[in-house]
Amino acid sequence: MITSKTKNNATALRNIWLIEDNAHFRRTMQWLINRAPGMQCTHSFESCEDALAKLEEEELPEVILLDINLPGMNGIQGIEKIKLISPDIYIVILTVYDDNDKVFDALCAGASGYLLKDSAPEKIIDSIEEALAGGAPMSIQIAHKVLEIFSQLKPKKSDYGLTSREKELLQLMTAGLSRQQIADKLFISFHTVTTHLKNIYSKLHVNSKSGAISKVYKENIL
Amino acid sequence: MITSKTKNNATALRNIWLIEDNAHFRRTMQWLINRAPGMQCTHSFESCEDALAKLEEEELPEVILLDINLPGMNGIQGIEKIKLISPDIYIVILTVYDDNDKVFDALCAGASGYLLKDSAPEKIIDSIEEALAGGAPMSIQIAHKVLEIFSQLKPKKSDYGLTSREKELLQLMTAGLSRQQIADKLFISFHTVTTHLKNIYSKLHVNSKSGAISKVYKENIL
DNA sequence: TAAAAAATACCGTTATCGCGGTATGGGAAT
DNA sequence: ATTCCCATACCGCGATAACGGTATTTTTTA
Repeated sequence: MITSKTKNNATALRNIWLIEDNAHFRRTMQWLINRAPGMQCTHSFESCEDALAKLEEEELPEVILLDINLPGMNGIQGIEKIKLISPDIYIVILTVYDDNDKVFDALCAGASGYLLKDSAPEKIIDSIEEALAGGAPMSIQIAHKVLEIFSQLKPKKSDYGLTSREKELLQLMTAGLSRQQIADKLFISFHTVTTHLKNIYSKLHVNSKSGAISKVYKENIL
Repeated sequence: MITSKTKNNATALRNIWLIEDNAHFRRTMQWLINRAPGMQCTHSFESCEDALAKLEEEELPEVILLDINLPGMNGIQGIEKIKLISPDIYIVILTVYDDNDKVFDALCAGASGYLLKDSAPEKIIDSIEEALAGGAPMSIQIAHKVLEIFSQLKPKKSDYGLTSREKELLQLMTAGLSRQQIADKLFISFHTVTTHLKNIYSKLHVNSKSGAISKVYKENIL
């Protein structure tokens, strides 16, 4: 600790790591980061495996810039491994791939950001800072894809003509309550619950609690 | 068209609308936008209803800044209505609410961005530009929530130590089959199915088919 | 205001489920 | 080799669910 303090004047330099198999791009990025005020690229690696080995033995970086197409383990798998060792590291993807699946998988796996390699150098530096601040830096094309993913996420509400009361019953059903429990909760008779369920089943074209609950989840009813 | 060109010199002023019920905040925002180079706030409204009426009759804005808590129709519902009339308008939410549900619902409904009202004025103007460029401007807290939503989206496969046979049974269960039907399908005895279900319930800590199915979907088992 | 729809309530029969057991053969782990 | 786990099978009891009715009240809509 003391040595690092004496080595350079800044006490608050943020550690950035780089995982990138293209040697030229790696060196360019390293130079770029070290040139940026307040940050330093302490290590760079050609593969996730190398980086993971280093992670176990020494002080951790705050941000890792991570390529996707790598020899051995790919970047997406890498995210999971890294997060397993140290969940607090911010991982920003830096790649040429902009297809929906990669974006989706990377963000699901725990990436904090997703940049394309054609980003302007300042944009990359800004993005590291944004990641450090807890944000989600993304290239504009990627941000657009994220919006697309969201709008695909919640499609129809095919509610099969269920009344609001019936939906209420359904909700309690999915919580695992029995008819009697539902009746108690809603202050109605057991028989009323039975009748409602009958109607619900007929509207959903199922003939059991299990069928109804499955349908609710599969088709996003409620 | 001609009049608008003669009225002001700039031919490429971007039209921004504002839907916001707080009169003071509305005026401040309007002033802020009109002061920004390249954009003008041509209309502002207190409710979605008012804005929707105007949308039908005259030239469209490129971006709408939209509050969520509004008299009458709320902002989320408003998004859907607006997109129905003109899907190309970029809608940026500007609100004080930062809960997961609102963020999720807004983005699913088609919002292009989500800002908190405590954002710096320059950040708001930048965000409008980012929206116009096809991006997804968000306050840093919101970006963080988006990441959270993603990581919840495809999380664990906490399989509770289910055996592969048990998973098979579970799958058939979620299709709504009864014990006898499952038995027939798998060419095993009714009693065997019963035993499996017993074990599944105990592993999942539930005590009914309904509970098991709900758990399967909620926690992404299978 | 009349008609329609939704929510409420009840009954009886039969089927299915949940839970307490016990038990056995086969395979994997140690 | 022996223990442990998995998949298999069986039993009985009481609870719950499903299905077929009928019917009243409240709310909504035409």
